[in-house]
Amino acid sequence: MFLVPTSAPASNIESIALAPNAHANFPSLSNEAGWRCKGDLWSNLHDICELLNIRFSSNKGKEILFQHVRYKAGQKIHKIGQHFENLAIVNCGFLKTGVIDEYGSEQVLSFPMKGDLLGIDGIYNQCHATEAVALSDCDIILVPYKTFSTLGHTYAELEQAMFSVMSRELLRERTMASMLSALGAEAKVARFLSNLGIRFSELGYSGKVFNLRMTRHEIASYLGLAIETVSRTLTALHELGVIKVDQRQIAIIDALFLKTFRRLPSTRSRIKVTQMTAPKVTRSLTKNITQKVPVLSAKNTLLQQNKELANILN
Amino acid sequence: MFLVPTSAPASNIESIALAPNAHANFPSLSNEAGWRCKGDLWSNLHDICELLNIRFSSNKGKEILFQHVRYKAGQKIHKIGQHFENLAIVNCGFLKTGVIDEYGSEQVLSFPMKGDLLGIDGIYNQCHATEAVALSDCDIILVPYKTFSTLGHTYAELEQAMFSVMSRELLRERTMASMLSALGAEAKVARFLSNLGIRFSELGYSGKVFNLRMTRHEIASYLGLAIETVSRTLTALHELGVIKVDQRQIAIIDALFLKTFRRLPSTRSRIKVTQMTAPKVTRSLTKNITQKVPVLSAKNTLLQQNKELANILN
DNA sequence: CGCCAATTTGAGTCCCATCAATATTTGTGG
DNA sequence: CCACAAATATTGATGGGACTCAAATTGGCG
Repeated sequence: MFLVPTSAPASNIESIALAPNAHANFPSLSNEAGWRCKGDLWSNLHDICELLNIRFSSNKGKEILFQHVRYKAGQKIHKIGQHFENLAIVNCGFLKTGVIDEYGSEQVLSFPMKGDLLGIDGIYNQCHATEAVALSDCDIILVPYKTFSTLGHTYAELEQAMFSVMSRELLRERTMASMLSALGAEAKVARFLSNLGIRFSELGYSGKVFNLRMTRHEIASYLGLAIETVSRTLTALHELGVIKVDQRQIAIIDALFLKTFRRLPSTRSRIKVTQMTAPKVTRSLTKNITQKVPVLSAKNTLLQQNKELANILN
Repeated sequence: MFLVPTSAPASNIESIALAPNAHANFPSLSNEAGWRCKGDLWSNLHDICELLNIRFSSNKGKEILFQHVRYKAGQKIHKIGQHFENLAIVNCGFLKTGVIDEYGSEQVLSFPMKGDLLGIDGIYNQCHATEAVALSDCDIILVPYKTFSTLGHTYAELEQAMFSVMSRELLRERTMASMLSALGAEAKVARFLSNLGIRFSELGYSGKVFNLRMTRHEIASYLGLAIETVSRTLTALHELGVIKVDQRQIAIIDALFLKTFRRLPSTRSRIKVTQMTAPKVTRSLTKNITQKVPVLSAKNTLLQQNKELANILN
């Protein structure tokens, strides 16, 4: 239902308007077999900044145009090792990024969606370190890195904004790493759903009811779990009453629980607070959470605690 | 022995030379109690680029100076929530970065050392999301973000280079996340040591014999393991003969093993190769590794495999 | 309908966290 | 310098959470 934005009617006009300063020999995007429909849309700098949630007051940006490209589900935006030429901004659709290890196993690293920036990892080394695959039909805006670079030191604000976007991306990765190493399986899945809901609502979709665009397998890879564990945990959360699951349809019932639940970290992982760390003003919210978070004994599984939790939550 | 670079003699000269375009009101770095010795050194743009491994051919950079600041082991370069004003480049010394959760537990995210850039996560939101703590006495170069920003669109190359550095940082995080979710405890520790060795040798130190600057606790937090597991794994690797461990002294015997060892990932995590992924030219090295990697049965622990492995390795 | 992929569910096993105890090192003050 | 305390590491025993193997079920699609 909700998550696939109705894409604008696709007419296959191939005449693409390009600003004079756009990279001349427009990148051949892929040597991969298969048909691809070049989008009929173009965006100017203002559109892009809006998409990225960047404030850009200058009004010179109207003349600088960027090409849209359509990808069908399953197609790759870029592959590992491919020469890096473009950054890409997701206009609509859902993707995954990941790496492939020596055994052919895929390791999913992120699920980009509208407004996300793809290809940052290619700047270093001029070569993509990850691959990006469309999970649904996608509309992607290409930003030739050369163009991007030129614009950066023409419009100071823009440059600043790009640093900000990269910083945000870095933050996400860190949050992810933190989650991966500190939380148990149940909490991982819970936060995964919570984060999805939040991102969806930021995009204007429903954050309470949505479809998963990715397989259980991809979720498992992303969270560092076995596929069976993901499945079991989903049903457990369902039976707990905090979500509803029907195949890939998800309905979030208790968002707070999903966001705050974590397994009990024993005193073991507590590192002595170093020296002169004044208590400082911990955010008021933090304090509340500390007391309200439903902390489950590590000795029980979610399923066994239905009643126990029902008491806590009601 | 090796890892603590002999710091230049510290004279407390407070007269800091500043370029005219450097930020006027120089940032008050910390409201934290304790004594801090302002460094007597300053670096120009060229020094910094060299430190960051950036090629910067322009010769205008000599006049732009950046302040050095000394931190003693245990001091914090910045705290979580602190207003973001400076990026910081590690000139010498060893640090850790991390976040503190609701329970006061620290989650270690990285171990920056010479040449690394600190504070990127603060660009977004103008506020530090992580804290950075000196593990040893450190010499840090402050780069006021405002100055940095100004320089960026003055020197095009420099801007490019900064994007590159941020891209590299992002790559590291991704590699980390990938490792955290895909590897077992033994492989985590092995790769941790391997990565340390590689970074040390890149810095000109010995990559084979070095001191750990961090506690087992911090390693455990970084790798998402229990401290006991780290300890046990170290002794296991020691008894395997691939490393030597004596407290925080590490000697790497079999670097290849450390780098390539991983637990057997079952078919479970194998995702069907999507569509038209031509076999492509996999790097020759990859193929070799695929066959040479010592893959251990998941059913045994390192300790139990001494002989078995000895056979494989010899 | 029949095939294949995705998902669910069950049973068994193992890796790793946990608890506990000891050893070693570091730091501090007398 | 030594003694005492606190932090840091090591080692063992144990249990549980998540992986593994296996089979059943569902859903998609030609």
